[in-house]
Amino acid sequence: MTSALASDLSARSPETRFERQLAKILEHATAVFCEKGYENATMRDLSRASGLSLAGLYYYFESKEKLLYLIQKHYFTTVMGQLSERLKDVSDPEERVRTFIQNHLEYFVAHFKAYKVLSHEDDVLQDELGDEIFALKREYYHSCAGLVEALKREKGLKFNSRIAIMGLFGSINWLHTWYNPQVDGDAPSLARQIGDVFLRGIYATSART
Amino acid sequence: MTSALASDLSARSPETRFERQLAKILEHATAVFCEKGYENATMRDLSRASGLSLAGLYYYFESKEKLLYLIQKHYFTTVMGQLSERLKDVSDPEERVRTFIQNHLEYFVAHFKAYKVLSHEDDVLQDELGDEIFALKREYYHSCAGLVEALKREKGLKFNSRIAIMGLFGSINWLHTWYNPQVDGDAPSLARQIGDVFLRGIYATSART
DNA sequence: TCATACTGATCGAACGTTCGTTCCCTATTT
DNA sequence: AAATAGGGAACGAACGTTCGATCAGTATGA
Repeated sequence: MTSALASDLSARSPETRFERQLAKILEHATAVFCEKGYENATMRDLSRASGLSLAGLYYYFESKEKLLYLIQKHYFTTVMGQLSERLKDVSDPEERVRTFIQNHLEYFVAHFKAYKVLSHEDDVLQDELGDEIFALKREYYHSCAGLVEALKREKGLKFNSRIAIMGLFGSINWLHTWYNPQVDGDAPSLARQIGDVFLRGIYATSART
Repeated sequence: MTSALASDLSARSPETRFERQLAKILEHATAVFCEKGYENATMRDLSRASGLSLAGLYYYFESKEKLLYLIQKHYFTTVMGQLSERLKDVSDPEERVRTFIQNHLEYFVAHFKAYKVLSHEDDVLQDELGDEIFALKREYYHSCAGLVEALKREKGLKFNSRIAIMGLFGSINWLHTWYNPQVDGDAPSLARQIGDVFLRGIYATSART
């Protein structure tokens, strides 16, 4: 049960004490938001979970909303960065789509609490903060769409891209409601099976409007 | 923009005034919960939307939680009843799976606000109320699983049923985040395309654990 | 027929609680 | 000594809910 944020942000030494402590707070907050939901989680819950006083928390961020923003931004940015890294080594279009699926599943199975927060607290953030997170999500969607379009072009397939891709996103984003590692196996196995259904599905379909 | 609940419960004459008024309140509440989310929607919002005073609302139900329960129970029960009706006329296993998908999409495109409330306010209800809704959801899942298993048996297919079915549920439950009737077409067209991908997907896959 | 009694439906006003946030003060570190 | 980090106590606002009162109907009894 090692901490993702802590290992990302606090385990390495050159970081400041402030950043390390903030990372710990964000990690605890992620767990609380996951368990109770953003709206139902109170600042007093976060205080208890992080071992800081209520007032002490506000030394690290300016509002509960901003805290959620920091969490969402961190995980979205990280999973996208990891995807870019992985895609560097893959050139086959089908394999690139599989890499997307596998990266998504591996990352979010490894950070399952954060994954639930990102999925469930999808439209809580408003205004500038919300816009910024929305832009990240759109970028992530488009990176997937680009991979599918490339495959479609290479194989000369005909299908409605938007519906197919949204269907795929549905499959991999719905995981948080049912996934149980002991029943459903690890992330690579899951990614292969979901990838199989999706790829066979689009290979064989024909276009209609 | 005719009202589902009102046409279900209040348009016909033999119903009592109480039931008609409750149905209207439930319908307004569904719209408010859809727009603001259950936690963020206040009893004062519901009062404003339904044109009743805050206190007047409590003549019709005993708590905000119970109100959400009434909404969820109504829509789950109705979609399941409609599915049973439709399946009576269909015997071919593949066509029965397609009927499930089409029924689900048609019903929830027609009751889109309710659909968003059911999908998003998934785990809000607790204790007895939550158990009852959970049982309905499980029944709905099993009715789909039965159809897929029958098809699998008939065609001698090999794939992990749980993962395939959950993938399908993901595809059709994620709709609420992206579906736009003017871009994505009507429910039958959508159902056919999603059904195509899913069915071709499971026809061609082979089993592995 | 007309006063009386009762019911269903609705209201304004308030209740106690909990929320996110802030003020001001004290430790701790540098 | 100055800057950084944290805490105790309280704030106003908003929440879900409840209370007692009201008012339009309707049935009853003389």
